[in-house]
Amino acid sequence: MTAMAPSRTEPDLSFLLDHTSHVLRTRMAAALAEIGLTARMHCVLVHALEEERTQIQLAEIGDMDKTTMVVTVDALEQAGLAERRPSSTDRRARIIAVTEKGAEVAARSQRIADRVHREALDALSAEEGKTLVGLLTRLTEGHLATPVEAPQGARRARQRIR
Amino acid sequence: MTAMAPSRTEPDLSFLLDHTSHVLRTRMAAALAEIGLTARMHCVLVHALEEERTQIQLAEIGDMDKTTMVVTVDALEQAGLAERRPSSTDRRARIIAVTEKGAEVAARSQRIADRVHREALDALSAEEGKTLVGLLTRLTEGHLATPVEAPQGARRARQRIR
DNA sequence: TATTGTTATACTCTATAACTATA
DNA sequence: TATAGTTATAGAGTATAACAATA
Repeated sequence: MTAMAPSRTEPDLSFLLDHTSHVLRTRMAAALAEIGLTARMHCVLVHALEEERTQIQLAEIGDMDKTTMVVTVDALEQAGLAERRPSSTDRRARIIAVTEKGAEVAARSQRIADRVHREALDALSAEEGKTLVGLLTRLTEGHLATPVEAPQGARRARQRIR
Repeated sequence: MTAMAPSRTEPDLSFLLDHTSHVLRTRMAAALAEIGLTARMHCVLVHALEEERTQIQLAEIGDMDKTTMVVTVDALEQAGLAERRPSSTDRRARIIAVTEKGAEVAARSQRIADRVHREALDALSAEEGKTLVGLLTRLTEGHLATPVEAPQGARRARQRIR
């Protein structure tokens, strides 16, 4: 399932946001997959290029769990797009260094992402697109700033073994 | 993880839609949980009230799989909010009949949903809210109308047993 | 003691397959 | 043959726990 369908009476905000975000996500995934990237790999690549960052820092930027970060960096390393390098200041931490090939791929993936976003907005004029982005940005500064704790589906701590 | 965080340079459409839809979803879930409903139960209840509908019809409206529908109706029945009744025209099908209690709960849950949507838009003026809904609606009629097939994550058909 | 990164794994969600009964 | 509903379960995604190395 993707999202709640609109009531016959009113297309509601829940449906609109769920639907548009889900479809955009699938389109982004499909477009990036053509060059062998996931959205997470793209995200990490781009932010690792900006400056020297550790896995934890990149995980925070991408809002990923650190364990999810591990598999993402594994994938980037296996594809030859990035490398783990010891931090010179903290021997626990690993700097994610983007390779030359990784930098090229990041440039391509950024163009792909920009294109997907342009296409998503193709039903709107340039001005309307800016209006939409502006209004959504203000939503993220209001009641929709932070998620509320999950009510029932919250995963309970695992039974402690020994 | 919830969604890709914004690049420092530009808050992009992917982040904005993912973030707002995710936060709204958690808020809706939390609000409906206070009266013991999930978003799916609310959706089924409301549409079953409108007219006589079978599980399959309600599943289509809510964009759920029919197996997901089964557990949703189970929950509604156990809560005494709806009942399965044989269709008079198709003995395979079940009409989902909302009980008196179910109708009361549906009225409350609809007020809750409306309130959550109002609160979500509280950072905007009434006019801006309408503009946002209008622009999102037009997005769903453009390139963001239908999801594209999942590229790699597509679930493969299960190994056939015997 | 707290934190980075790692492995292993358990939990949730949801779709797939197979089935029964009808059409 | 195809469809409505059901059960059981596989697969994907992701968070939790525990751990080693280091702060």
